[in-house]
Amino acid sequence: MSPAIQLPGQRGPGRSRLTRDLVLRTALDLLDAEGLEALSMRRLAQALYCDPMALYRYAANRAELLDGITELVLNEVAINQHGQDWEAQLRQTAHDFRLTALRHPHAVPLLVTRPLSTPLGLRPLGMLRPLEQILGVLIHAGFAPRDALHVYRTYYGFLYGHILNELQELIVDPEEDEALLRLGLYRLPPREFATLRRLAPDLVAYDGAAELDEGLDILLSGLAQKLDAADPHPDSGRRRVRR
Amino acid sequence: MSPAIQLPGQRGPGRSRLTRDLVLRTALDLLDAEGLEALSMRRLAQALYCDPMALYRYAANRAELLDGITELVLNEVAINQHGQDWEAQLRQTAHDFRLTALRHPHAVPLLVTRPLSTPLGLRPLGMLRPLEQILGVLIHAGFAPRDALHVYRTYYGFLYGHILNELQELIVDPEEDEALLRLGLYRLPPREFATLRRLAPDLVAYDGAAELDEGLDILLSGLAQKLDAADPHPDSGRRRVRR
DNA sequence: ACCGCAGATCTACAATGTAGACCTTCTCTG
DNA sequence: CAGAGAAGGTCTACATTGTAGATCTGCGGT
Repeated sequence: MSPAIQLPGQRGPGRSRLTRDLVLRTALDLLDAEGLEALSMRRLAQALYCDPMALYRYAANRAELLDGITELVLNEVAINQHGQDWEAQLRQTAHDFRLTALRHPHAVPLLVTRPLSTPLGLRPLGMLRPLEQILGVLIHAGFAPRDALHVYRTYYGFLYGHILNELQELIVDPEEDEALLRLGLYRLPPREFATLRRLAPDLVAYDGAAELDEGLDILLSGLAQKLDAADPHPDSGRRRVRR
Repeated sequence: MSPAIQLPGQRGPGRSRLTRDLVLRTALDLLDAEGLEALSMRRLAQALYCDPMALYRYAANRAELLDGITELVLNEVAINQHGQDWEAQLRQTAHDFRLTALRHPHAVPLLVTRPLSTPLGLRPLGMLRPLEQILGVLIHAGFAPRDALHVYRTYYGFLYGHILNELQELIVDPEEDEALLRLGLYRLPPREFATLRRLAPDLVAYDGAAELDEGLDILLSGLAQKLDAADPHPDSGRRRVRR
């Protein structure tokens, strides 16, 4: 009913040509602005001033469109493949990842969920690129390839877990939500939820970056230990032959 | 069009009374059997031999129904609150969690995604129970309440991450999928995805339980270290006063 | 016998994803 | 330059979805 919503960098009714990239990018904008529910083919078409059916030239169906968005977001996190030692690299990538996730909170369900629907081998390349790159970093650092795979899994699992946690705690309206949260908590039966209620103040004070670092401390020191065990005398603290 | 699908433990057309529990349980069955897409109000009603609208007496809308399912699944993992030391408890809970997740793979997206839509305080009690219980375990083990919260987050984040990883790698038809996977991988440009392609054989051999344990090793030893640092002389290896 | 009410049903509507036929505008070849 | 072929875009149509609102049905209490 209402005329198309104008999104940040979009074309007006003097329409240029459609592009897969343009489509996906507008889709991401729409997702960021209004959430997953709102991202329907028709609404997207509206935002692009085109017929809904036109979109199907650039994505076989809605699922593939979502995959496209996932790809787009994933490629926003830069993986510095050179310089620095591996621990620093993983640390930095983790923080990058966290920031992109926070920039696109509505996309996070896609990030964690989309891969479940497509067997690894058939995913769009953009979704596999981070995997390949991290593996590179790890092997370069001296992990045996097979171990690198394991490490990658623990690492990425940890990242996914972290942002899921952080987003759960994220509250949109910081003003009234403190009250709302307490309200919610006081609704809980005091006997059964004693500890949780007692922790209310700590729940509202959440520092995602710090929490991430804490986790990384644990994880990375554990991994480093493993690396040393398998590889007692790396010639300068990292970089075994391998390759 | 086709007559209602008969699900495992469901009532036939000689219909007993509807119950929230019955509704949710059938919903879960349907979810397990046919995936999230298939779980529509109408299909569910069909499985229960009732009018779609009847469901709205037991769940305000589809979202709440999904929350209900989440609750149901979450409560399948038992948290042994007594006996054992905390490490063993966390270990066991982790494995329980993994197994329930594998039992209901289609529910996992809900587990990780639903909480994002409801601020913590307003979630159904069943979704908060694990949190409360784990906190109990940790505090009992000697962690300061605030630390317990952090630990809980790292721990649960890790669990979530793990099953997401494992489910990504899970392949339904173990026969043809080895081929499929390779097929998929050989589609990748060899130069850019060299390492990934080289690791193909290791990718197909995935042992979730082992991988989980490896992760737990790292995580728990890290946590134990933290506990010792904050609490140098626990009178018998665990259980500080507190409480 | 009456009310009232919770449970269940019926009808209806707006919105969705997408198939299939069609039109339009480029691009390349003879 | 003609004209063929493809690529991009549009139109129409349909089955399916979530759910609002009015209505029916059987029960317990007075």
